[in-house]
Amino acid sequence: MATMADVARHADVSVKTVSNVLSGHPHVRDATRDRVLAAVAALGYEINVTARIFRSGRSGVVGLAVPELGQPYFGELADEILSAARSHGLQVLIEPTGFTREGELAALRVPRRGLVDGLIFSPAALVQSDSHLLDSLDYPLVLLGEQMFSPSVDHVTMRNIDGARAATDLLLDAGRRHIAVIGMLHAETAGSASLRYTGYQQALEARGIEVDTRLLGWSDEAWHRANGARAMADVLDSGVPVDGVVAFNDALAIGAMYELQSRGLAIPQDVGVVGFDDIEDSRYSVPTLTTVDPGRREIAHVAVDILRRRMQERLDPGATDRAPVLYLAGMRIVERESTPRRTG
Amino acid sequence: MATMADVARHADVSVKTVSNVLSGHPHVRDATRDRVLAAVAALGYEINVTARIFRSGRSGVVGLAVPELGQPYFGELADEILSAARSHGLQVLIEPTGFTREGELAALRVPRRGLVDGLIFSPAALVQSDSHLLDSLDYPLVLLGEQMFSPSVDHVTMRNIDGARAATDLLLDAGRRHIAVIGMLHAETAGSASLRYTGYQQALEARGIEVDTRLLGWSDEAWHRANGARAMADVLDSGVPVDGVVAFNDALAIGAMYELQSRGLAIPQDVGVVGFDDIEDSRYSVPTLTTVDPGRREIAHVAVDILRRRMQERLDPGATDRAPVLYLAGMRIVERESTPRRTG
DNA sequence: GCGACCAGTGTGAACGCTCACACGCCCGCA
DNA sequence: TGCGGGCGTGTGAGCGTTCACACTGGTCGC
Repeated sequence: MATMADVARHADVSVKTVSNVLSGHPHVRDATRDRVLAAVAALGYEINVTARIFRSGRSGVVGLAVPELGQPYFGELADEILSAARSHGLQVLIEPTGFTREGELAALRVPRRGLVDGLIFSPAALVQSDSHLLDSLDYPLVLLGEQMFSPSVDHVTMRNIDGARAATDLLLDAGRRHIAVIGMLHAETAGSASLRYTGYQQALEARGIEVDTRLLGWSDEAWHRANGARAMADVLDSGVPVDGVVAFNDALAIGAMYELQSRGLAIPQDVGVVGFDDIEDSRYSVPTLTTVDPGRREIAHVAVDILRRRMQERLDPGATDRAPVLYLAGMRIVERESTPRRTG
Repeated sequence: MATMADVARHADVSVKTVSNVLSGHPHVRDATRDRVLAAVAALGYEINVTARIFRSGRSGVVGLAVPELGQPYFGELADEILSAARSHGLQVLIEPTGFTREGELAALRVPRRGLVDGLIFSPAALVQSDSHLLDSLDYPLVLLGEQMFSPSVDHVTMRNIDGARAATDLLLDAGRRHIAVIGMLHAETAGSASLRYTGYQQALEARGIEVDTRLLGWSDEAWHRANGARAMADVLDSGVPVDGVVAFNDALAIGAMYELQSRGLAIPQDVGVVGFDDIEDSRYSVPTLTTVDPGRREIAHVAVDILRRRMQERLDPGATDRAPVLYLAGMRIVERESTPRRTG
């Protein structure tokens, strides 16, 4: 297989010039560039990526550690990150952590001296007290998700409180006053469930409405459709009137909608339903689901951008490291059929 | 940062010996190995992966080209492949092709001289006439999915015909005689839709039952829930009696179930429903969905194994390339609540 | 007791590229 | 005319590892 030296010989230039042309060095005469490219084409030369990585110390590969791709939210997030990365010529190595602590620790180890320039990490099993693990890492790292770890690490997160509050407000604006919550967790203290619940609380409080605990639908960590149906059933069975539902994710919402409809309740006429995440499913449910778009696309793009900037910083020695970023993606309600039009 | 030479000096051996120890070469005396490992620990040495890749020509990374991770089937497939690869110490670089021809062609180009040792490729946009593109590739390639391309390439596929036939038989065995099909495609000729339809046909034929075209529910390529509901509605609106449904994937089945239930039909008492793919959703739908498990897990593991074998073959020059493999994964019906018990 | 053989280790040469540096050349300005 | 500076290109030195091969010393068979 042809090497750079072969191309250089063929184009009658030095190896360095070939390298310059191929890595986009600006100061190459057009005629020279053309000669080199012609030689490349003639020999069917393709650059040896591994040699370039080895010598330059940069692989152009970033790691992505997420719990599980089978979950639509993470699958779609991965798609976004892959496309953002690709638009900058970066490849992505995905490391599923399986919701386990060991998996997440392993993902943190991978990049060391490896073929990965940086890591985008969506933690699910690490807890606050693991913060220190993130401080001593010698590679660029961007954290995704709602939990705040070490303040010395860049975070790109979503507006959980605002999102849940907006979802609740949407129903309140339409005159709904008996709004159930689907997806309450017993165990968690700082994750998305409690933050989203806080948003719900704030919305009610702002209107002087008391939280009715009978409206709280509990689930376990697996926010699946069946749990949504079950929690919805529990709430309805308590006899409390319900005219709205805020579900902590879309799968729960779809399950809740099933339960409501199987009891003859009309959506949105009798009960309005709002989900969270804006996964593809919510566009295809019946009725289609109003949901909170947490800015997944934005999160992906910003995370990749921040990571790129950090990767850049470690290259030019002049650049002083900027302070850690805490970026909150723009949240947005996507109104579909499952909620009534606002009445003001 | 420490290099192998530092370790060698510290352990008082040659660089080669350190290399031997670190790459698991068997002929190293225990005492020597211990000394080397002690030196490694003392210096906090970690091997430079990129140098190793460069020199050895192997990266330990395999590519995975799938249309889209956001689709549960592919997300779950990717999880399986990642875990299979990881159990052999391989990393996976995912290349989403976005259901486009260009995306798929790009994915085929990536591994050339790159940091990927081989490719697992699930084509969705390439057609039969693109076969020749796959013949001239100079890296190990395993194709996934139902379509047969070049006979010179390894394929790991699912039993589409058998699966659909078994799904249909399940309903026939329970005495159902008016079985609708959800997911018929106008455009396609050799893909999973037509193969699955063939299975349906065969099952009816074996019992001497004519296909009633009013029972065929048409969709576009996007096998989403809403299309399932729509196709189901079309069939029901035609006035034909229906006591069973074979849907070409689980999302379609869930949509169909919604439509049936909203018309007051009980599942499985009035209508039995079978899906295809066994995605996580089918375990959480209401009722839970009987479906065809196409052997996704097996497909993933076998694909990785075949790829590893091919990667091995190109290393030891002695090995003659084995003939291309066509592997059909074991298909299996997963009976859940949406189908009646067989009456024999 | 001699050579064949093999485990165990060392030597030196790549692998193909990028990087720091050097050098010539041309342009513009004094 | 002289000179500085930047553009365009070349030179040579590695980057850290693995690989082919060479070597040593002991074991085994006859």
